[in-house]
Amino acid sequence: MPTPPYRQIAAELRHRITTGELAPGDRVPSENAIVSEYGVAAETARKALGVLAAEGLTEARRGSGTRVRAFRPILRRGTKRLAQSGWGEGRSIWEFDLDGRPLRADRVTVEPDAPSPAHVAVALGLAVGDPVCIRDRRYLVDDEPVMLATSYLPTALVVGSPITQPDTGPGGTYARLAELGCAPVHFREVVRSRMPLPEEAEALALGVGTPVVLIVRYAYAAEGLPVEVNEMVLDASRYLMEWEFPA
Amino acid sequence: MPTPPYRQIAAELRHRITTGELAPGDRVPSENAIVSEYGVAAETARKALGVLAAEGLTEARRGSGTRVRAFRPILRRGTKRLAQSGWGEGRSIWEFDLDGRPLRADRVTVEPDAPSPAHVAVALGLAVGDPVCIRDRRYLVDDEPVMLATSYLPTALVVGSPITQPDTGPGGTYARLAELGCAPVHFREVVRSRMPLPEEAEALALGVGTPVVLIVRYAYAAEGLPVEVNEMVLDASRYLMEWEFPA
DNA sequence: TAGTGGTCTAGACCACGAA
DNA sequence: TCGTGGTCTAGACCACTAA
Repeated sequence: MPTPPYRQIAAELRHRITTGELAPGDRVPSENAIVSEYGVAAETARKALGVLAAEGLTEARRGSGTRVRAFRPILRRGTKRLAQSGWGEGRSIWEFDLDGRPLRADRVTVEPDAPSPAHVAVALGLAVGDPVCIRDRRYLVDDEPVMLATSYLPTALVVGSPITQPDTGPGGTYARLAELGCAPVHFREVVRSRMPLPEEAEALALGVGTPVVLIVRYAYAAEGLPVEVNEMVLDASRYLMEWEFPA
Repeated sequence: MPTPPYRQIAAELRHRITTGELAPGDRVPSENAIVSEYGVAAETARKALGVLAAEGLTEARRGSGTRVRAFRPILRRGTKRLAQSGWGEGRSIWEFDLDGRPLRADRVTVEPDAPSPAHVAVALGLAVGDPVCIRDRRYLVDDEPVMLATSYLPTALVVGSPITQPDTGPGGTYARLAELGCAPVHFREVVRSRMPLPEEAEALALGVGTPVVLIVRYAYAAEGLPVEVNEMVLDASRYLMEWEFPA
């Protein structure tokens, strides 16, 4: 079982990328170039390039060409409050953009009184179908979509507050929850990663070979009362996530 | 620009998977079945199935068939110490196996006195090339590989201790660091996700369409002294990660 | 308009698994 | 042995981009 040609070609090109011979933005050999250089059929050349694309290393554009992709993430700090200096903050093995640029919200929809899905009801301590307020939006940085988010809050808790409006006002949802006497005091974030569904790929304008990171944040008020479930879908090629905690 | 046939076929099959009509473990229509059912060429049928595989929804095995994949993660608690009851622990929108099964180490190698790579040197507050102890291993659950890990510790700190041996003894590296007067008191974890490199896919026996999660853990002793950098590579289809923190 | 990537076909041969 | 997925070819047509 020798390595098939398309994998050998992919390996050669990958080597040129990982060693930096082909830098981000550089054009990778075209299908035609591979056909003539390696003496293979067009479909075989395509398949070789397809391997790199599926690995997230390259991005093809019809009419233009195939280019090496860059990883230019923004930093998401999970535990902002603990991030005092002294812990080598900012020192990472990866380069990242400072999170100075604002997240702009987009496609904001609010359903103040929707039946709770089963998995949300359990997390919020409700019965399945109990009313919840569902806040849906997309976040953009430099007009490029980077994250989708869907929040669920008990309708019984937030009815009548700006939380049921598209604009929650200064300080956002958590400030309003505090005014309602339910300020979050504890957070739990559960994270996984997978390849995107077509809708997610479309909404985030993901290139092929780009996974998404799913973060589900559970916010608790005093006495362990759950007040919010926030399901986030992040473009994995745009995010670096950080959590800090004591031993 | 109508949707090409192979995408339409993929969408139909995907729908049957996401609705549960095709459950994890079930066989998906074979290439031949798709050819005769949709009246397309074999390569087109292959491409349709390839879409689902790239999305991580299915897994093909030569001679056998293509089956729907399952997501059976194990839970990794980042902040174990904070995990007191009352915060709805264990209540997640995803099912997961309890982390009662032990992680077994595999392919353990130790280099007690290696030159530090640039990115590690910066994080550890060393000069590039200063000696570090590099501990490399693979972790398995039920004899299946789930994570790769590479630790870097300053050689000047750990020379002569069991940390430079394959077996670090009871309590592991952190217990030994404590005995050296450098007990970690603070952790920082930086996370990203991407598609695996071929070596990673091989070492973790990853199916196509399976991303990896990269966690870099920085451990600090008192006064912010960095004592360890641990680069982990997790099979995204086997892990759920959790972090908890106060507001 | 020339070059690029995207889709599709019809046919071939191979490697592997299960019956 | 037969059905499965994996690879490859030679050729065709299309859609898009840039010069």
